[in-house]
Amino acid sequence: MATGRTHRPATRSRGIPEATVARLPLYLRALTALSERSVPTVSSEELAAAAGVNSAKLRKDFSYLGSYGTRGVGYDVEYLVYQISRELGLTQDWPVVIVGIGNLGAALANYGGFASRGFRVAALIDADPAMAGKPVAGIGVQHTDELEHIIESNGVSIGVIATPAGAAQQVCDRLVAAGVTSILNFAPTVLTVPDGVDVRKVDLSIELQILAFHEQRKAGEDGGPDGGPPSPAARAAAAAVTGHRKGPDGDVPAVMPA
Amino acid sequence: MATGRTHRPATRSRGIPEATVARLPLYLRALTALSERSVPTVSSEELAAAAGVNSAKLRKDFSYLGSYGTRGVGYDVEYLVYQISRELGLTQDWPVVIVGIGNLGAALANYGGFASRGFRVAALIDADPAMAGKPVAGIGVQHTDELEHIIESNGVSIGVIATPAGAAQQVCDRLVAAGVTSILNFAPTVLTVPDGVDVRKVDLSIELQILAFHEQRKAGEDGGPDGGPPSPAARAAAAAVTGHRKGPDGDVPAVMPA
DNA sequence: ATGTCTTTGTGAACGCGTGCACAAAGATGG
DNA sequence: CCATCTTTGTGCACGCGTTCACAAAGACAT
Repeated sequence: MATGRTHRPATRSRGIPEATVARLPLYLRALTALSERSVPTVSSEELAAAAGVNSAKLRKDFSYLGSYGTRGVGYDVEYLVYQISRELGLTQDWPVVIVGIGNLGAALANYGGFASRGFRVAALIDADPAMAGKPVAGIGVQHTDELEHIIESNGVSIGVIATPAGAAQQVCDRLVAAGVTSILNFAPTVLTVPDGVDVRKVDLSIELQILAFHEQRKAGEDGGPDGGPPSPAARAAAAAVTGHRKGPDGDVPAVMPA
Repeated sequence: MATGRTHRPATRSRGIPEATVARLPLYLRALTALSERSVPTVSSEELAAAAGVNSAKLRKDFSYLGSYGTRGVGYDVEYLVYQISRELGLTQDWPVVIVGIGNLGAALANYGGFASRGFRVAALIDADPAMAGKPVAGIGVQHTDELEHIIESNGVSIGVIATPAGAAQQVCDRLVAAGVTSILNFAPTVLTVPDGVDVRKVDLSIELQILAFHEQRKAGEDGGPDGGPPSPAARAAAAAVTGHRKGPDGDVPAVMPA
């Protein structure tokens, strides 16, 4: 999981647990696939398998939305697609701005899944004047100076930050001040936001490190230095390690300076 | 969160809770920043603030690693950087392959944070023969035919999938068969893997949908159709909604066909 | 050496999320 | 109309994760 909710003690919005909300998009995707294959109904067992979850969990998740199933039959695919879409707020259009059009920002702008679910890229914003006007994914890049104007005139409430880490907080502050209340952060930094603003982060580096941890475990303890209590001598080695790391990249660049 | 662990009932590896493991990279980043500013020690309160977590949680997290702090003083920054790095397995080099060099794959290949933490891009792999040999981020793209050979000869155990959704499972199977035991999946699909293989997924679309849910809630119930029990009439509208969606993009393309 | 002050490490309580297991509900066939 | 069979919806128990609150530990000054 690359993600992770940020802040906010797992508030239960309208009785729907946060964990359930996080799974709804998964169900929706599986249901959409079924819908395209013109499958009329699906059982909790089948749908759960398609979404990669436990069937009991799925049923409980759906129970928070209401009783949309028919016992002995299953769930009406089309109907469920509509209900989940509505619950997630996907029946309306969400204008989104992407700030920081480097490699990653450009990739996001080209992302097909963006438009497919009610999300519309309203603008691409970058701090580099040389980028201004350049078309990326068919949309002209605009300069950061325009940020507030763009947000307000388009009624944007969701912002995507794909800038280098150093610029992220500053961009975040401007987005929030301009009226953005939901932020998807790709920069490797902890963003500080006022109450009422949601931040979700996607951090490639963190995901890899988590995988590395499990990978190391799988490889067995044999390769490691010592499995017991850490030797005091290790303290000396510490300086050397970080000394090496003090090189040019200190976690700073997200993907490419915008 | 883009993230999300997949499968596996939160196994507690070596007594370290999964939730703690997921936060270690966060602490490590904050500590590295402190290290670069030559800060010798840090209190749990300060570090927690920098990492965006509760100080009690941080202390408990560290307690799983051992007693590395000094009461009345705090934690030795360099020492802690070393300990966490070691715990996460970052003191060794992890060769990684990226499969699917579209927009996203290229962005990942250029990602600076990759190399900075012991991860080394061993190879870029793409199914498009026209891509073969083309340098991306200074590395020549190799054809999918070479996949097994690359994995085995480089001892790769971590693979990154950035292909379209349709190709993901197939690529995954080949990676696993070749010896990869940890996968970071960017394709919007549920991957099925044998036991012993870890999968973490990063799904932009899901993150946005979660944000949209909260955004809708913040906007208030007033804008919605009806807050009460769903009208049976809605069932009729359902067909129309999914009918529209049945267009060209059905969630399929990740970022760009490789 | 002794007292004070800071900060860690952790026992305990609480709440959320998960999974089991089953009763209720409805479809289906005779 | 009744019996049977399938599948939902959920009460309940359990375990993980979070947070509080405080005792233990060490630094530091006198």
